[in-house]
Amino acid sequence: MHDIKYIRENPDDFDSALAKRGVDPVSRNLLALDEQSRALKTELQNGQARRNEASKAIGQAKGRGDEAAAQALMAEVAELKGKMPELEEKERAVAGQLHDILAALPNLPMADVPPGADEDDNVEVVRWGAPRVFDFTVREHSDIGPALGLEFETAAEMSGTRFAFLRGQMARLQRAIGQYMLDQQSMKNGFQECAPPLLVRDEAVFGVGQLPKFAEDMFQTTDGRWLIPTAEVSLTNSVRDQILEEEKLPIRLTALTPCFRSEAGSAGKDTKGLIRQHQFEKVELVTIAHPDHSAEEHERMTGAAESILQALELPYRKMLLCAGDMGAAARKTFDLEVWLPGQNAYREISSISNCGDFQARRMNSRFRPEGEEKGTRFVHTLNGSGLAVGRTLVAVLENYQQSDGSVAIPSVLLPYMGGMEKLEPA
RNA sequence: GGACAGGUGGCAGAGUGGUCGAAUGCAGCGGUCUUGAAAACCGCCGAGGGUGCAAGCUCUCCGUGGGUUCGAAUCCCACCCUGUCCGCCA
Repeated sequence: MHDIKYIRENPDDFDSALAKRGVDPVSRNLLALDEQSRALKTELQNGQARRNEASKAIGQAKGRGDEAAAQALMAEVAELKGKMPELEEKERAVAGQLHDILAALPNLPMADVPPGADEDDNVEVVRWGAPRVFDFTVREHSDIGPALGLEFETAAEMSGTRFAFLRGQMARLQRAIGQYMLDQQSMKNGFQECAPPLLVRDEAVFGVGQLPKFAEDMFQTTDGRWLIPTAEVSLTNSVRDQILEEEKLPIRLTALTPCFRSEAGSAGKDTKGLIRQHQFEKVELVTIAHPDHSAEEHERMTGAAESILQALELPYRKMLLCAGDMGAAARKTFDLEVWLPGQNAYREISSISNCGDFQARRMNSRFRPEGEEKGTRFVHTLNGSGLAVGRTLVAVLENYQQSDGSVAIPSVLLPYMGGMEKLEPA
Protein backbone atom coordinates (compact mmCIF):
# COMPACT_ATOMS: atom_id res chain seq x y z
CA MET A 1 0.00 0.00 0.00
CA HIS A 2 1.51 3.27 -1.06
CA ASP A 3 1.47 6.68 0.54
CA ILE A 4 -0.55 9.02 -1.67
CA LYS A 5 1.24 11.97 -0.08
CA TYR A 6 4.58 10.65 -1.26
CA ILE A 7 3.17 10.22 -4.76
CA ARG A 8 1.81 13.76 -4.70
CA GLU A 9 5.22 15.11 -3.87
CA ASN A 10 7.36 12.78 -5.99
CA PRO A 11 5.25 11.53 -8.90
CA ASP A 12 8.22 11.08 -11.23
CA ASP A 13 10.33 9.21 -8.69
CA PHE A 14 7.35 6.99 -8.02
CA ASP A 15 6.82 6.15 -11.66
CA SER A 16 10.47 5.54 -12.39
CA ALA A 17 10.85 3.27 -9.36
CA LEU A 18 7.89 1.20 -10.53
CA ALA A 19 9.22 1.25 -14.08
CA LYS A 20 12.18 -0.69 -12.73
CA ARG A 21 9.72 -3.50 -12.05
CA GLY A 22 8.07 -3.16 -15.43
CA VAL A 23 4.98 -1.34 -14.19
CA ASP A 24 3.54 1.34 -16.48
CA PRO A 25 3.38 4.91 -15.11
CA VAL A 26 0.32 5.41 -12.92
CA SER A 27 0.97 8.57 -10.93
CA ARG A 28 -0.94 10.85 -13.30
CA ASN A 29 -4.00 8.70 -13.06
CA LEU A 30 -3.63 8.39 -9.28
CA LEU A 31 -3.18 12.09 -8.76
CA ALA A 32 -6.24 12.89 -10.88
CA LEU A 33 -8.30 10.56 -8.70
CA ASP A 34 -6.71 12.01 -5.59
CA GLU A 35 -7.58 15.53 -6.62
CA GLN A 36 -11.13 14.53 -7.43
CA SER A 37 -11.45 12.72 -4.14
CA ARG A 38 -10.19 15.68 -2.15
CA ALA A 39 -12.48 18.12 -3.93
CA LEU A 40 -15.45 15.88 -3.17
CA LYS A 41 -14.33 15.51 0.43
CA THR A 42 -14.11 19.25 0.92
CA GLU A 43 -17.53 19.80 -0.56
CA LEU A 44 -19.03 17.02 1.48
CA GLN A 45 -17.39 18.24 4.66
CA ASN A 46 -18.68 21.76 4.19
CA GLY A 47 -22.16 20.28 4.02
CA GLN A 48 -21.54 18.19 7.12
CA ALA A 49 -20.22 21.21 8.99
CA ARG A 50 -23.36 23.19 8.20
CA ARG A 51 -25.54 20.27 9.20
CA ASN A 52 -23.72 19.86 12.51
CA GLU A 53 -23.97 23.54 13.25
CA ALA A 54 -27.70 23.66 12.47
CA SER A 55 -28.36 20.54 14.53
CA LYS A 56 -26.71 22.10 17.51
CA ALA A 57 -28.79 25.23 17.04
CA ILE A 58 -31.95 23.14 16.95
CA GLY A 59 -31.08 21.67 20.29
CA GLN A 60 -30.55 25.13 21.71
CA ALA A 61 -33.73 26.52 20.17
CA LYS A 62 -35.76 23.68 21.60
CA GLY A 63 -34.04 24.20 24.91
CA ARG A 64 -35.35 27.71 25.18
CA GLY A 65 -38.74 26.76 23.76
CA ASP A 66 -38.40 28.60 20.45
CA GLU A 67 -40.36 26.12 18.36
CA ALA A 68 -40.55 28.37 15.30
CA ALA A 69 -36.79 28.78 15.04
CA ALA A 70 -36.32 25.05 15.50
CA GLN A 71 -38.75 24.28 12.71
CA ALA A 72 -36.98 26.67 10.34
CA LEU A 73 -33.62 25.09 11.05
CA MET A 74 -35.01 21.59 10.64
CA ALA A 75 -36.29 22.54 7.21
CA GLU A 76 -32.86 23.81 6.25
CA VAL A 77 -31.16 20.61 7.38
CA ALA A 78 -33.72 18.50 5.57
CA GLU A 79 -32.90 20.25 2.32
CA LEU A 80 -29.19 19.87 2.94
CA LYS A 81 -29.62 16.19 3.57
CA GLY A 82 -31.36 15.75 0.27
CA LYS A 83 -28.19 16.19 -1.71
CA MET A 84 -25.64 14.72 0.66
CA PRO A 85 -26.10 11.00 -0.06
CA GLU A 86 -25.24 11.55 -3.70
CA LEU A 87 -22.05 13.38 -2.81
CA GLU A 88 -21.21 10.75 -0.26
CA GLU A 89 -21.56 7.98 -2.76
CA LYS A 90 -19.44 9.78 -5.34
CA GLU A 91 -16.73 10.44 -2.81
CA ARG A 92 -16.75 6.84 -1.71
CA ALA A 93 -16.55 5.55 -5.26
CA VAL A 94 -13.56 7.71 -6.12
CA ALA A 95 -11.76 6.95 -2.86
CA GLY A 96 -12.43 3.26 -3.36
CA GLN A 97 -11.03 3.35 -6.85
CA LEU A 98 -7.92 5.09 -5.57
CA HIS A 99 -7.53 2.55 -2.78
CA ASP A 100 -7.90 -0.42 -5.11
CA ILE A 101 -5.21 0.82 -7.46
CA LEU A 102 -2.86 1.63 -4.61
CA ALA A 103 -3.47 -1.76 -3.01
CA ALA A 104 -2.67 -3.64 -6.20
CA LEU A 105 0.64 -1.90 -6.93
CA PRO A 106 3.87 -3.59 -5.85
CA ASN A 107 6.37 -1.95 -3.53
CA LEU A 108 9.06 0.42 -4.81
CA PRO A 109 12.48 -1.18 -5.21
CA MET A 110 15.26 0.44 -3.21
CA ALA A 111 17.87 2.48 -5.03
CA ASP A 112 20.53 -0.24 -4.88
CA VAL A 113 18.27 -2.91 -6.37
CA PRO A 114 19.41 -3.73 -9.90
CA PRO A 115 16.93 -3.31 -12.73
CA GLY A 116 15.83 -6.41 -14.60
CA ALA A 117 12.92 -8.58 -15.57
CA ASP A 118 13.57 -12.02 -14.12
CA GLU A 119 16.08 -14.25 -12.36
CA ASP A 120 18.60 -13.90 -15.18
CA ASP A 121 19.22 -10.34 -14.05
CA ASN A 122 19.90 -11.18 -10.41
CA VAL A 123 23.34 -10.25 -9.15
CA GLU A 124 25.62 -12.64 -7.29
CA VAL A 125 26.93 -10.97 -4.13
CA VAL A 126 29.08 -13.67 -2.61
CA ARG A 127 29.78 -17.36 -2.85
CA TRP A 128 30.52 -19.48 0.22
CA GLY A 129 32.07 -22.94 0.39
CA ALA A 130 33.56 -25.13 -2.29
CA PRO A 131 31.32 -27.75 -3.89
CA ARG A 132 32.51 -31.21 -2.91
CA VAL A 133 34.37 -33.24 -5.52
CA PHE A 134 32.79 -36.67 -5.96
CA ASP A 135 34.69 -39.78 -7.06
CA PHE A 136 31.48 -41.51 -8.09
CA THR A 137 28.42 -40.63 -10.11
CA VAL A 138 26.41 -38.06 -8.22
CA ARG A 139 22.69 -38.67 -7.91
CA GLU A 140 19.71 -36.41 -7.34
CA HIS A 141 17.87 -36.60 -4.03
CA SER A 142 14.84 -38.04 -5.78
CA ASP A 143 17.03 -41.00 -6.79
CA ILE A 144 18.78 -41.40 -3.45
CA GLY A 145 15.70 -40.79 -1.31
CA PRO A 146 13.37 -43.71 -2.04
CA ALA A 147 15.74 -46.30 -0.54
CA LEU A 148 16.06 -44.14 2.57
CA GLY A 149 12.39 -43.55 3.39
CA LEU A 150 11.41 -40.73 1.04
CA GLU A 151 8.21 -42.07 -0.55
CA PHE A 152 6.40 -40.16 -3.26
CA GLU A 153 4.05 -42.92 -4.42
CA THR A 154 2.70 -43.47 -0.92
CA ALA A 155 1.79 -39.80 -0.69
CA ALA A 156 0.46 -39.62 -4.25
CA GLU A 157 -2.04 -42.41 -3.46
CA MET A 158 -3.76 -40.39 -0.79
CA SER A 159 -2.96 -36.79 -1.71
CA GLY A 160 -1.85 -36.55 -5.32
CA THR A 161 1.30 -35.06 -6.76
CA ARG A 162 3.55 -32.62 -4.91
CA PHE A 163 3.25 -34.43 -1.62
CA ALA A 164 5.76 -36.67 0.11
CA PHE A 165 5.55 -39.37 2.75
CA LEU A 166 8.64 -39.51 4.93
CA ARG A 167 9.31 -42.74 6.79
CA GLY A 168 11.67 -43.76 9.55
CA GLN A 169 15.15 -42.29 9.37
CA MET A 170 14.10 -39.81 6.66
CA ALA A 171 11.33 -38.39 8.85
CA ARG A 172 13.77 -38.27 11.71
CA LEU A 173 16.30 -36.33 9.66
CA GLN A 174 13.70 -33.78 8.60
CA ARG A 175 12.68 -33.29 12.20
CA ALA A 176 16.33 -32.92 13.22
CA ILE A 177 16.86 -30.23 10.61
CA GLY A 178 13.80 -28.28 11.71
CA GLN A 179 14.66 -28.55 15.40
CA TYR A 180 18.26 -27.57 14.86
CA MET A 181 17.39 -24.51 12.81
CA LEU A 182 14.69 -23.34 15.20
CA ASP A 183 17.07 -23.74 18.13
CA GLN A 184 19.75 -21.73 16.38
CA GLN A 185 17.46 -18.89 15.40
CA SER A 186 15.82 -18.65 18.80
CA MET A 187 18.71 -19.40 21.14
CA LYS A 188 21.68 -18.05 19.21
CA ASN A 189 20.34 -15.44 16.80
CA GLY A 190 17.88 -13.76 19.13
CA PHE A 191 14.55 -14.47 17.43
CA GLN A 192 11.69 -15.22 19.80
CA GLU A 193 10.24 -18.67 19.20
CA CYS A 194 6.54 -18.63 18.27
CA ALA A 195 3.87 -21.17 17.42
CA PRO A 196 1.32 -19.22 15.36
CA PRO A 197 -1.99 -20.18 13.71
CA LEU A 198 -1.79 -21.89 10.33
CA LEU A 199 -5.26 -20.72 9.28
CA VAL A 200 -5.83 -16.99 8.94
CA ARG A 201 -8.46 -14.53 7.76
CA ASP A 202 -8.56 -12.38 4.64
CA GLU A 203 -7.26 -9.31 6.44
CA ALA A 204 -4.13 -11.09 7.62
CA VAL A 205 -3.30 -12.23 4.13
CA PHE A 206 -4.07 -8.80 2.70
CA GLY A 207 -1.83 -7.25 5.33
CA VAL A 208 1.32 -8.92 4.05
CA GLY A 209 0.40 -8.27 0.44
CA GLN A 210 -0.68 -11.71 -0.79
CA LEU A 211 -4.23 -10.57 -1.41
CA PRO A 212 -5.84 -9.43 -3.61
CA LYS A 213 -3.42 -10.49 -6.32
CA PHE A 214 -2.25 -13.94 -5.28
CA ALA A 215 -5.39 -15.66 -4.10
CA GLU A 216 -4.92 -18.46 -6.59
CA ASP A 217 -1.57 -19.41 -5.05
CA MET A 218 -3.14 -20.32 -1.74
CA PHE A 219 -5.51 -22.90 -0.33
CA GLN A 220 -8.74 -21.75 1.25
CA THR A 221 -10.84 -23.60 3.80
CA THR A 222 -14.57 -24.14 3.46
CA ASP A 223 -15.23 -21.46 6.07
CA GLY A 224 -13.23 -18.88 4.13
CA ARG A 225 -9.92 -18.93 5.95
CA TRP A 226 -6.56 -19.32 4.25
CA LEU A 227 -3.86 -21.89 4.91
CA ILE A 228 -0.71 -19.89 5.40
CA PRO A 229 1.69 -20.08 2.46
CA THR A 230 4.42 -19.07 4.92
CA ALA A 231 4.60 -18.24 8.62
CA GLU A 232 5.47 -14.71 7.51
CA VAL A 233 1.72 -14.17 7.39
CA SER A 234 1.07 -15.15 11.00
CA LEU A 235 4.22 -13.68 12.49
CA THR A 236 4.02 -10.34 10.73
CA ASN A 237 0.34 -9.97 11.60
CA SER A 238 1.17 -10.27 15.29
CA VAL A 239 1.57 -6.47 15.28
CA ARG A 240 -1.40 -5.59 13.10
CA ASP A 241 -3.44 -2.59 14.29
CA GLN A 242 -0.96 -1.85 17.04
CA ILE A 243 0.85 1.26 18.18
CA LEU A 244 4.09 -0.03 19.66
CA GLU A 245 6.47 1.66 22.05
CA GLU A 246 9.67 2.58 20.26
CA GLU A 247 11.79 0.79 22.86
CA LYS A 248 10.12 -2.52 21.93
CA LEU A 249 11.77 -2.39 18.49
CA PRO A 250 13.16 -4.40 16.94
CA ILE A 251 10.85 -7.37 17.49
CA ARG A 252 12.48 -10.50 16.10
CA LEU A 253 10.29 -13.60 15.72
CA THR A 254 10.77 -17.13 14.44
CA ALA A 255 8.56 -20.17 13.96
CA LEU A 256 8.76 -23.63 12.50
CA THR A 257 5.52 -24.30 10.65
CA PRO A 258 4.08 -26.19 7.73
CA CYS A 259 3.40 -24.02 4.68
CA PHE A 260 0.79 -24.65 2.03
CA ARG A 261 0.91 -23.53 -1.57
CA SER A 262 -1.30 -24.45 -4.46
CA GLU A 263 1.52 -23.90 -6.98
CA ALA A 264 -1.17 -23.06 -9.50
CA GLY A 265 1.13 -21.30 -11.91
CA SER A 266 3.96 -23.79 -11.86
CA ALA A 267 2.59 -26.85 -13.64
CA GLY A 268 5.42 -28.97 -14.97
CA LYS A 269 8.06 -27.14 -12.94
CA ASP A 270 10.12 -29.15 -10.45
CA THR A 271 7.72 -32.05 -10.61
CA LYS A 272 10.37 -34.49 -9.42
CA GLY A 273 11.38 -34.68 -5.80
CA LEU A 274 10.90 -32.40 -2.81
CA ILE A 275 11.76 -29.04 -4.31
CA ARG A 276 8.24 -27.79 -4.98
CA GLN A 277 5.55 -29.27 -2.74
CA HIS A 278 2.02 -28.30 -1.79
CA GLN A 279 3.00 -28.74 1.85
CA PHE A 280 6.43 -28.15 3.33
CA GLU A 281 8.04 -27.05 6.56
CA LYS A 282 9.94 -23.88 7.02
CA VAL A 283 11.65 -21.97 9.79
CA GLU A 284 10.58 -18.38 9.24
CA LEU A 285 12.22 -15.22 10.51
CA VAL A 286 10.33 -11.95 10.89
CA THR A 287 11.61 -8.63 12.19
CA ILE A 288 9.49 -5.63 13.06
CA ALA A 289 11.98 -2.82 12.83
CA HIS A 290 12.40 0.90 13.35
CA PRO A 291 12.41 2.50 9.87
CA ASP A 292 15.88 3.92 10.46
CA HIS A 293 17.30 0.45 11.12
CA SER A 294 15.55 -1.84 8.67
CA ALA A 295 18.52 -1.94 6.29
CA GLU A 296 20.87 -3.21 8.97
CA GLU A 297 18.23 -5.64 10.21
CA HIS A 298 18.02 -6.95 6.67
CA GLU A 299 21.74 -7.72 6.69
CA ARG A 300 21.48 -9.22 10.15
CA MET A 301 18.60 -11.48 9.16
CA THR A 302 20.43 -12.60 6.03
CA GLY A 303 23.41 -13.45 8.21
CA ALA A 304 21.16 -15.50 10.50
CA ALA A 305 19.99 -17.56 7.52
CA GLU A 306 23.52 -17.92 6.17
CA SER A 307 24.78 -19.13 9.53
CA ILE A 308 22.67 -22.28 9.14
CA LEU A 309 24.10 -23.12 5.74
CA GLN A 310 27.59 -22.53 7.04
CA ALA A 311 27.04 -24.71 10.10
CA LEU A 312 25.70 -27.46 7.85
CA GLU A 313 28.69 -26.90 5.57
CA LEU A 314 26.48 -26.53 2.54
CA PRO A 315 28.00 -24.40 -0.25
CA TYR A 316 25.78 -21.52 -1.31
CA ARG A 317 25.71 -18.20 -3.03
CA LYS A 318 24.00 -15.00 -2.01
CA MET A 319 22.04 -13.25 -4.74
CA LEU A 320 20.68 -9.73 -4.83
CA LEU A 321 17.38 -9.99 -6.68
CA CYS A 322 16.66 -7.63 -9.53
CA ALA A 323 13.54 -5.49 -9.39
CA GLY A 324 11.50 -7.78 -11.61
CA ASP A 325 12.19 -10.95 -9.62
CA MET A 326 11.15 -9.64 -6.21
CA GLY A 327 7.87 -10.34 -4.45
CA ALA A 328 5.27 -7.59 -4.56
CA ALA A 329 5.77 -6.48 -0.97
CA ALA A 330 9.57 -6.30 -1.08
CA ARG A 331 11.81 -3.30 -1.50
CA LYS A 332 14.98 -5.37 -1.53
CA THR A 333 15.53 -9.12 -1.44
CA PHE A 334 18.47 -11.45 -1.00
CA ASP A 335 18.10 -15.05 -2.07
CA LEU A 336 20.36 -17.73 -0.70
CA GLU A 337 20.91 -20.52 -3.20
CA VAL A 338 22.31 -23.79 -1.98
CA TRP A 339 24.51 -25.98 -4.10
CA LEU A 340 22.78 -29.17 -5.25
CA PRO A 341 25.38 -31.46 -6.79
CA GLY A 342 22.72 -33.85 -8.08
CA GLN A 343 21.18 -31.06 -10.12
CA ASN A 344 24.55 -29.45 -10.72
CA ALA A 345 22.96 -26.12 -9.85
CA TYR A 346 22.39 -23.57 -7.13
CA ARG A 347 18.77 -23.60 -5.96
CA GLU A 348 16.87 -21.14 -3.77
CA ILE A 349 16.71 -22.21 -0.14
CA SER A 350 15.98 -18.88 1.49
CA SER A 351 14.60 -15.51 0.49
CA ILE A 352 15.10 -12.54 2.80
CA SER A 353 13.18 -9.34 2.13
CA ASN A 354 12.94 -5.85 3.51
CA CYS A 355 9.36 -4.71 2.93
CA GLY A 356 9.82 -1.20 4.27
CA ASP A 357 6.46 0.20 5.42
CA PHE A 358 4.48 -1.51 2.67
CA GLN A 359 2.99 -4.20 4.90
CA ALA A 360 2.84 -1.91 7.93
CA ARG A 361 0.55 0.46 6.04
CA ARG A 362 -1.72 -2.38 5.08
CA MET A 363 -1.77 -3.75 8.60
CA ASN A 364 -1.81 -0.36 10.30
CA SER A 365 1.23 -1.23 12.43
CA ARG A 366 2.84 1.82 13.95
CA PHE A 367 5.07 2.92 16.77
CA ARG A 368 5.23 6.03 18.87
CA PRO A 369 8.59 7.76 18.45
CA GLU A 370 10.17 8.71 21.76
CA GLY A 371 10.89 12.31 22.61
CA GLU A 372 9.18 15.39 21.28
CA GLU A 373 8.04 14.13 17.91
CA LYS A 374 4.26 13.93 17.91
CA GLY A 375 2.12 11.28 16.35
CA THR A 376 3.08 7.86 15.11
CA ARG A 377 5.18 6.32 12.36
CA PHE A 378 4.78 3.08 10.45
CA VAL A 379 7.19 0.31 11.37
CA HIS A 380 9.23 -1.56 8.80
CA THR A 381 8.77 -5.29 8.35
CA LEU A 382 11.24 -7.89 7.17
CA ASN A 383 10.91 -11.58 6.59
CA GLY A 384 13.10 -14.43 5.52
CA SER A 385 13.43 -18.17 5.61
CA GLY A 386 15.93 -19.51 8.02
CA LEU A 387 15.64 -21.99 6.25
CA ALA A 388 13.16 -24.00 4.24
CA VAL A 389 13.28 -27.45 5.86
CA GLY A 390 12.36 -29.55 2.83
CA ARG A 391 14.94 -27.95 0.61
CA THR A 392 17.56 -28.24 3.35
CA LEU A 393 16.77 -31.94 3.48
CA VAL A 394 17.31 -32.09 -0.27
CA ALA A 395 20.65 -30.30 0.08
CA VAL A 396 21.82 -32.63 2.84
CA LEU A 397 20.86 -35.72 0.85
CA GLU A 398 22.69 -34.56 -2.25
CA ASN A 399 25.77 -33.04 -0.62
CA TYR A 400 26.29 -35.77 1.96
CA GLN A 401 25.57 -38.78 -0.27
CA GLN A 402 28.01 -41.67 -0.28
CA SER A 403 28.92 -44.08 -3.04
CA ASP A 404 27.07 -46.94 -1.29
CA GLY A 405 23.76 -45.06 -1.32
CA SER A 406 23.95 -43.99 2.30
CA VAL A 407 23.91 -40.37 3.46
CA ALA A 408 26.15 -39.00 6.20
CA ILE A 409 24.66 -36.75 8.87
CA PRO A 410 26.12 -33.24 9.17
CA SER A 411 27.91 -33.02 12.52
CA VAL A 412 25.71 -30.25 13.95
CA LEU A 413 22.65 -32.45 13.45
CA LEU A 414 24.09 -35.47 15.26
CA PRO A 415 22.75 -34.38 18.68
CA TYR A 416 19.26 -34.40 17.16
CA MET A 417 19.54 -37.86 15.56
CA GLY A 418 19.39 -40.06 18.62
CA GLY A 419 22.69 -41.78 17.92
CA MET A 420 22.15 -42.30 14.21
CA GLU A 421 25.20 -41.29 12.19
CA LYS A 422 24.04 -41.95 8.67
CA LEU A 423 20.95 -42.84 6.67
CA GLU A 424 21.30 -46.35 5.32
CA PRO A 425 19.46 -47.81 2.33
CA ALA A 426 16.96 -50.51 3.19
C1' G B 1 -23.54 -26.22 18.44
C1' G B 2 -26.82 -23.86 22.76
C1' A B 3 -27.43 -19.88 26.64
C1' C B 4 -25.90 -15.42 28.65
C1' A B 5 -22.59 -11.11 29.02
C1' G B 6 -19.63 -7.83 26.51
C1' G B 7 -16.62 -4.98 22.44
C1' U B 8 -15.15 2.91 24.30
C1' G B 9 -8.28 6.47 23.84
C1' G B 10 -1.28 3.03 25.02
C1' C B 11 -3.85 0.32 29.34
C1' A B 12 -7.89 0.18 32.97
C1' G B 13 -12.69 2.09 33.07
C1' A B 14 -17.25 5.83 33.23
C1' G B 15 -20.79 7.31 29.86
C1' U B 16 -27.89 4.86 27.64
C1' G B 17 -30.49 10.74 22.44
C1' G B 18 -27.96 17.26 22.07
C1' U B 19 -23.56 21.11 26.10
C1' C B 20 -19.39 13.86 24.33
C1' G B 21 -13.78 12.97 20.94
C1' A B 22 -15.68 11.24 25.34
C1' A B 23 -15.30 11.60 33.04
C1' U B 24 -11.67 9.34 36.17
C1' G B 25 -7.26 6.47 37.21
C1' C B 26 -2.57 4.47 35.39
C1' A B 27 1.27 5.06 31.89
C1' G B 28 3.78 9.02 28.92
C1' C B 29 5.59 14.27 28.17
C1' G B 30 6.83 19.34 30.23
C1' G B 31 7.57 22.08 34.74
C1' U B 32 7.99 23.45 40.29
C1' C B 33 10.54 21.53 44.48
C1' U B 34 15.46 18.65 45.37
C1' U B 35 22.78 18.16 45.72
C1' G B 36 20.51 14.10 42.68
C1' A B 37 16.40 10.87 42.65
C1' A B 38 11.73 9.52 44.72
C1' A B 39 7.32 11.62 46.63
C1' A B 40 4.14 15.79 46.26
C1' C B 41 2.12 19.66 43.34
C1' C B 42 0.95 22.34 38.41
C1' G B 43 0.24 21.82 33.18
C1' C B 44 -0.01 18.90 28.56
C1' C B 45 -1.42 14.34 26.51
C1' G B 46 -6.18 9.57 21.09
C1' A B 47 -5.82 8.45 15.74
C1' G B 48 -6.58 9.59 10.67
C1' G B 49 -8.05 13.16 6.91
C1' G B 50 -9.46 18.08 4.34
C1' U B 51 -8.08 23.28 4.06
C1' G B 52 -4.38 27.04 4.97
C1' C B 53 2.40 30.04 4.33
C1' A B 54 1.01 29.70 9.30
C1' A B 55 -1.91 30.39 13.63
C1' G B 56 -6.14 28.18 12.95
C1' C B 57 -10.75 26.30 11.00
C1' U B 58 -13.09 21.81 9.90
C1' C B 59 -14.49 16.46 8.87
C1' U B 60 -14.39 11.27 10.25
C1' C B 61 -13.60 7.52 13.89
C1' C B 62 -16.56 4.60 20.62
C1' G B 63 -15.88 -3.79 16.86
C1' U B 64 -17.79 -3.72 11.22
C1' G B 65 -21.78 -2.53 7.89
C1' G B 66 -26.70 -0.76 7.35
C1' G B 67 -31.06 1.90 9.53
C1' U B 68 -34.14 5.43 12.75
C1' U B 69 -33.58 10.82 14.06
C1' C B 70 -33.00 17.75 12.90
C1' G B 71 -29.11 15.28 16.01
C1' A B 72 -26.42 8.47 17.75
C1' A B 73 -20.87 5.95 21.70
C1' U B 74 -26.08 5.92 23.44
C1' C B 75 -32.10 3.38 19.92
C1' C B 76 -33.08 -0.69 15.84
C1' C B 77 -31.16 -4.66 12.30
C1' A B 78 -27.28 -7.80 10.37
C1' C B 79 -22.46 -9.51 10.74
C1' C B 80 -17.60 -10.15 13.13
C1' C B 81 -14.96 -10.84 17.54
C1' U B 82 -14.08 -11.67 22.95
C1' G B 83 -15.50 -13.71 27.72
C1' U B 84 -18.39 -17.14 30.92
C1' C B 85 -21.40 -21.51 31.44
C1' C B 86 -23.45 -26.02 29.05
C1' G B 87 -22.82 -29.75 25.18
C1' C B 88 -19.29 -32.12 21.90
C1' C B 89 -14.20 -33.19 20.99
C1' A B 90 -7.99 -33.70 20.04
